[in-house]
Order: sequence, then C-alpha cells, then structure tokens
Amino acid sequence: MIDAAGLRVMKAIADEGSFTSAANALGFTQPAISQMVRRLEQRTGTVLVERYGRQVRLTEAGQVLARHAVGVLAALDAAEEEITAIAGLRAGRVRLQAFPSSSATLVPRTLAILKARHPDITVTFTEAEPPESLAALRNGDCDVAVAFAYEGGDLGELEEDLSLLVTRRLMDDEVRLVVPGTHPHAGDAAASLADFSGEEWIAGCPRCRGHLLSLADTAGFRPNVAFETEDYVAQLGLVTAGLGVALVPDLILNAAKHDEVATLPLSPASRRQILAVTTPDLQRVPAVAAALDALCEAAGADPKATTAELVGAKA
Amino acid sequence: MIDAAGLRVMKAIADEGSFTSAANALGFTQPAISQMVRRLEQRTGTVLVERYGRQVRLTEAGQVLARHAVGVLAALDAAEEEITAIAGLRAGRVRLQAFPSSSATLVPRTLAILKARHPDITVTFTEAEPPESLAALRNGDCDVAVAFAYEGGDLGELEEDLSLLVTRRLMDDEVRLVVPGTHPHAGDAAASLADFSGEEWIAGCPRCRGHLLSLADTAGFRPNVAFETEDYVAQLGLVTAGLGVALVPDLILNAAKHDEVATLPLSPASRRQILAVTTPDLQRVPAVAAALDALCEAAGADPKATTAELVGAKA
DNA sequence: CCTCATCATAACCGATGATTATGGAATCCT
DNA sequence: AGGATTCCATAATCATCGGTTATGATGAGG
Repeated sequence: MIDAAGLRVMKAIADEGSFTSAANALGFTQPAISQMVRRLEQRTGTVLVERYGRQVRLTEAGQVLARHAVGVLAALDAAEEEITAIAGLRAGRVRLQAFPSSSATLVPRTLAILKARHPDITVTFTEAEPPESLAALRNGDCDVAVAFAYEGGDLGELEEDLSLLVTRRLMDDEVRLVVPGTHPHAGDAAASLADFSGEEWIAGCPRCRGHLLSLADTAGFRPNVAFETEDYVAQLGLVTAGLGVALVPDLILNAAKHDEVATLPLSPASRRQILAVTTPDLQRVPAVAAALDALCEAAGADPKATTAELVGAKA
Repeated sequence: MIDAAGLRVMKAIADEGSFTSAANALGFTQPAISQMVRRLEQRTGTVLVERYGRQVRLTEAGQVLARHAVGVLAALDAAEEEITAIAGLRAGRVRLQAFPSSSATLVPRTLAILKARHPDITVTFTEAEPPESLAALRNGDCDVAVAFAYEGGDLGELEEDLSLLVTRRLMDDEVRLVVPGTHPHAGDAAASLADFSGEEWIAGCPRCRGHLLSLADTAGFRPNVAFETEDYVAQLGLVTAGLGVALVPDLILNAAKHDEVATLPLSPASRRQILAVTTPDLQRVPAVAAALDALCEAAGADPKATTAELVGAKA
C-alpha cells in the first residue's frame, strides 16, 4: 500500500515546501510529484496534502508519512550500504572448511593472503574431512570446502558428493612412501609397492586407508595394517620408531619435521588432487571468489583455470 | 534501488524457506517471486539467493535484506496503521479557532458533542477574532475557524478574507438593543434605532463597532460612543448601570445573565451570520468533517446544507 | 493589470510486476 | 533403477505504475 517511493516524495515535499522544489530535489519533474501524491491519496483514502492557493502543506496524515519516511529511508539506505559493502569486499564473510592435513600449510597461507588483500572480510575456518565439509557446503553451513581426491584406482569416490558443486583444482599432491631411515630400501630412488608387501603398515584417515588398500591391491598384496591414526605427526613418529611404513602425501612432508625417515617416491607414482569446492551461486559472491583466488594463489595454481574437472572423472 | 516489495519478498523467502511457500504466504504465484528475486539481484549486482539443487537459501547479502526487512516493514505497517486510524477517527487532530462570544455557548457544546462521538481525536481550541482566525487558517495553524459576518450594510467585510476558503452556515444571530430596565423604551415591543440617536453608546469589537456605525448611518445619525469594550459581560454591566445602550447579539444574551436590562428586537431587524470556515482540502479530513458536523449540530443547523454562501454575497 | 510561479491534467510511453503455461532438474518413493 | 513429484526458471502476455512533455488554470506580486 505504502512504498518507499511514496515516502520519499512525502518527505521531499515536507522538506522543500512545494511540489516543484521537491521534484527538483528528487530529480523528477513537477507532474511526477503531483500525480504521485494523487496516487498515494487515493490508495490511502486520505487527504495527505492541503493545496491552499498556490502553496501546499501536509495534512496531519501527510505529516505522519513524512515522519515515518525518515526512519524507513534511513533503514533502506543502511541496507543498501551493507549490500554494496559486501559487493565491494568492504564487508562479508567466508566460511572455510578444509581437511586436516591442509590446515598446516595451505590454509594459513590462504588466510594470510586474504587478510592482506581484503582486511575487512571475516573468514572463519573449520577443520573437517571432505565428506563432512561437503555436507556442510550442501547444508549451507560452509562457503568453501577444501577437499582432496586420490587419482587413479577407484577414483570417483567423491563423485556423487560433488554433484551440483563446482570444483577448482588447487594442486597435485604426490604421495610418498615413508620408511625408517634404517630401512634396507631407505636409499632407493623410488619405491615399488610390491617390495613392501611384508611390512607392517600405518594407515591414516578412512579414505587414505582406502587408497592404500587400492594401491596394494593393484600391486598384488593385502597390507598388514598394524596402526591406524589420522594424526600425521603420529604416523611419522611411528615410522621413525621403526614400527612400520606409511603412505604420506607431500603436503604433510613439507610441513612436518621428518629428519630420521626416508621419503621415497612411488613407482608408479600416485597423487591426490587438492580441490576447492563451492556451489555455483556462492562462486559469484565476491568474498567467496576472493577466497577461491587466494586458495589458488596459496597453492601456486593458475587462478585462470577456474573450474576444473576431476582428473579421470567420467566425461 | 531497494523497495518495500523486494524486502517483503526476501523476508518471506527467509521465513518460508522456499520460493513456492513464500509465494503462497504473500498471495503471489511462484514465478512472481522467482523474477522478483532476479530483478533484485541484478539491481543490487549481488547474489541474494543460493539455489542449491531444489532448495534455496539466502546468501549473506540476502540475509542482510531479510534482516532489514523486519524493521522497515514494521515501520511501514505502523505508518499505515496511523493513517487508517486518522481516516477512521480513531486518532487525529482538529485545531479550532472561534471568536470570543462563541466560546461561551457554541464551542463548548461542539466540543462536548465531538468528545462524545469521537473520544479519540484531540481537539484544540483557541479564541481569536475572525480576521486572526482566518489568517491562521490560511497559514496552516488552524483547521476550522468559527467566524461571523454582519448582514446587510457593508456586507462583504470578510469577502476577500474568505477567498479560497469554504464556509458552512451555522446559524443566524439576531442583534438586539440592550437598554437599562429603567429606560423609557424598556417596555417597547421593538426598537427603531433612530429613537436612540441621543443615547450614549457602548461599542464592542472593531467589527461590531463598524456594524453599529453602519446601522446608525442608515438610521440617519452618528452614535455617541462613550465606551468601548470587547467584553460582553462588561457591556451588559455598563448598560445595567445605566451608562448607555448597546447592540448585543442573541448568542451572548442566551449565555450571559442580563436580568436588569431590557433586550429589544430591532426594527428593521439586523442579524449576523455565524459561519464555520475551513479550506476545501481540510473539509475532506475526517476529523475536520466531524468537527464541522458537530458545529452544525451544536448550532442547530442542518448539517446537510454543507457549503453555504454568505447571504448577500455578490453572486 | 499583466506577468510569473505553481499545481493539475492530458496524452504518451517504457519499465515494473503480476499472470498462465511450460520446461528442466533434483528428490523421493516404490 | 525408474517414475512421480516437487520445486525453480523461463517465455509470452498484459495491466498498472511511474515517469515524461505539453498545456491549462489560477493565485501572487510587481
């Protein structure tokens, strides 16, 4: 019944004292004001403006509208300002969720870049394994999820989880075999998995464990998993203590101390992809876009390669 | 840029959780919501709604709008409620100005009727002589002026003051000659003004004095004005004391005690008209219309005879 | 008394904002 | 799985809103 335009007009009339100057103040022509008032009057069924001779003044009802106009228009301006602030990266929020082993390197770099480039947006970070982070994304509790997917083998593990989502390929993370420094193969240039079929194995998170089983399967054996821990520092500790061998991605090895162990590249090599995941709409939110760019930069990836398909995903 | 309709839609989406139920809640169809959101998004240049699969949820920017919507819509509703209250006589204001001799009878009756009929409107009353009350009316400081105009003679005295205003004829007020009870003509059935040319006269307000002079002029003499006071009680007192004679309208005589004087009808008779005056626009304001009706009723006039021309006014 | 300033009105026109009809896609159920 | 359902998007259509220019009526002032 009453809209913002009407209030703006009433307020202008109250401020300016005439239709003509109200029109000038609002950038309209005089007839626009004239019939705007008429429309308002027949909508509300009340007399809003008293035309006396050549001057106009607001009736009590008109003054009511003019009075409320101040607050309403201020609130509208405030809303608009907030919106443009979000659009202009002078405000806004990004909720990031990343898997544990990225928290040590990728995420801190990303946050630093974001903080430096857009100091006014607030970034929240939660550590979560890919299945949970993607669920949060789907659920609306997260804007960007950093996930990983092992190449080869049973690849499409995240396949169905990624439906309706867009991914951005951040980096490839090479998986290495970590053996005690005293191990007979410690000096080898590369490791063939079959040579370690007799070892005791240290497995990580469920999906990493699955990857290990998958690789071992193609190598023709079934690993003897003696320890399971999601804590990579603990895994390296166990290896250091000579209690077994483990598959550990480069991302971890670059961040954690591992002086007394040998890290052997696998042959054939095995990699996992680090992905930034979001939804098609959120991708267009400035703060989210900035976070994605920062992630790419922190990962050393080309930000131009916007959406990337999973390698090996069915076309 | 942002209007009330847009905010209403955003709030409905926030509350209902889907376009379809938001549409139902607002009484619209689903496509209306769909393209309303699209328009809002391209106007603000931001993503307001995140479409994930078949569900929708607001982005941060969308939530900003929904949040502000509460306050803005509440303010609009409040404004609308105030307007309808004024329209429904559950609120509102009438500023009445009336000439002094009406304050004693006409005005109190009017206020009583108004109070009984519309207890929620606030009526303010100021005593003012017609020239000032009409100026206030023109100036926007008054809604209804109660004025009087003497018939005959130099009638159009208020003529130019009444331009652009509407008048409502309340009653005719007969002017009588008041003489001491001991006066030789005290027992006469009527008084011919010429018979009193030798008396000392007591005159009232400037316009009443003008009327006296006018009547005396047509009667062929020039009155000896010995006293001038606007206080009618004082006039009656002076007459009672035998200090002179005076022309006093019925309106006063009906209200003031005048036991020891004689009140003689004039021959030829002379009357003044009591008028309610307002502006064409204010006339349509419910509270003002109610006040006019109450005035008519208090004066015993037919409220049907809405706008009345001054008797004798040039056609 | 004439001129100027102000509001009202008419004719016109584009954008807004609703409708119905239809399509596509995700979710749910069997 | 596959089919039904549900939800959003789009197209076509249309009335109304809200602006413009042109013009008229009229009160105010030199």
